[in-house]
Amino acid sequence: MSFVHLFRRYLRERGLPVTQQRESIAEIVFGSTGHLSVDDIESRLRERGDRIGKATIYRTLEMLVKSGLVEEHDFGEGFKRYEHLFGQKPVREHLVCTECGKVTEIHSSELVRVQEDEARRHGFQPARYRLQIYGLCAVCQASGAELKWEGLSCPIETI
Amino acid sequence: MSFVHLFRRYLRERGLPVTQQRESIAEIVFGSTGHLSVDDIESRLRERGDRIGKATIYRTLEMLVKSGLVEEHDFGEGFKRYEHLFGQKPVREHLVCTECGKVTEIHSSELVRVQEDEARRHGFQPARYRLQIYGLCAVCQASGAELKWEGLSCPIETI
DNA sequence: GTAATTGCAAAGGATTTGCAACAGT
DNA sequence: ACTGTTGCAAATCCTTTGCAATTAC
Repeated sequence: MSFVHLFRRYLRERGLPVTQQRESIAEIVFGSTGHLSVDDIESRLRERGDRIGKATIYRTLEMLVKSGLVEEHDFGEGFKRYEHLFGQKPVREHLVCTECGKVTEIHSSELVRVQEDEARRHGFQPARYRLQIYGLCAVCQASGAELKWEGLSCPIETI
Repeated sequence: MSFVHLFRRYLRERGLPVTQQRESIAEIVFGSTGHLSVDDIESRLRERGDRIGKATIYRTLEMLVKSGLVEEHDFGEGFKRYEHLFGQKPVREHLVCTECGKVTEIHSSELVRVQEDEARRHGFQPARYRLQIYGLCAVCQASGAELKWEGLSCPIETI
């Protein structure tokens, strides 16, 4: 798990202790592929036999995010989710189903290019991207679900 | 302010009372261009002489979002921001400066097209988009600020 | 009149912080 | 030894909820 090693290096470079808790948390985060909540991380630590306080998990995640090795997400659930960037591009594209809440991660090099062009056109130096597309996943379309525009049909078109 | 009228219509269509509070809140939201927090809305109401409880503001914003006339944003500040969609496309593209926190809204029809193609390629029916590009704005670049990768240069490139 | 809303205060949930005991260098 | 971390509990922040009084229809 080369990413745990990078985190260790990050800590040593600024003279911060490499504690057992930090290693355990890093192993869970870098060893998982999905979008982890703090509760997810806590229960996976429990399963392994580690018993680490929530405050420590929050504090370690803050460092992981600052290190640039982990990214914080907010899908509007009322809490944050975390995901390591192991072997990933600094672009995150998500399809969020407004019916079942499923999140699908996609990648498109064309989108990367267009986004970069657009940022630079505004004199902006881009570093990371985050794209969320809200709508209906294939499964929910098939089961006859409708887009959650409770409004007057789609008001945006009518203005 | 034709949008307040649309909200009124939305309420009437489902037999909900059009109260003074709801009208005041709608006037503030549709009369502002930026990304408003609940506190922003509360203080603007105060300035006007309206004294409306926070609970009512939250409840009204929930309806405005459900109506599709207003969109909820989360820029990771720990609270939500709201923005009306008056005359806007269902695409929101933001340049977020990691140095000064400034948020610039941009529009690109090419991005719209590419995003739609990408969603449909995954069998997804897109409704709304949200794109955030994090980086340095022109002003912060000029003043010599550096990208907030506290990590080992940019770790993402190095993997 | 009836049904829904308001506003306050209390509750709720996620995150943070203070501090004494403890672990890493 | 010294500095920084841990873990608990309390505190904090945003948001939601319960309920009696009030308002829209």
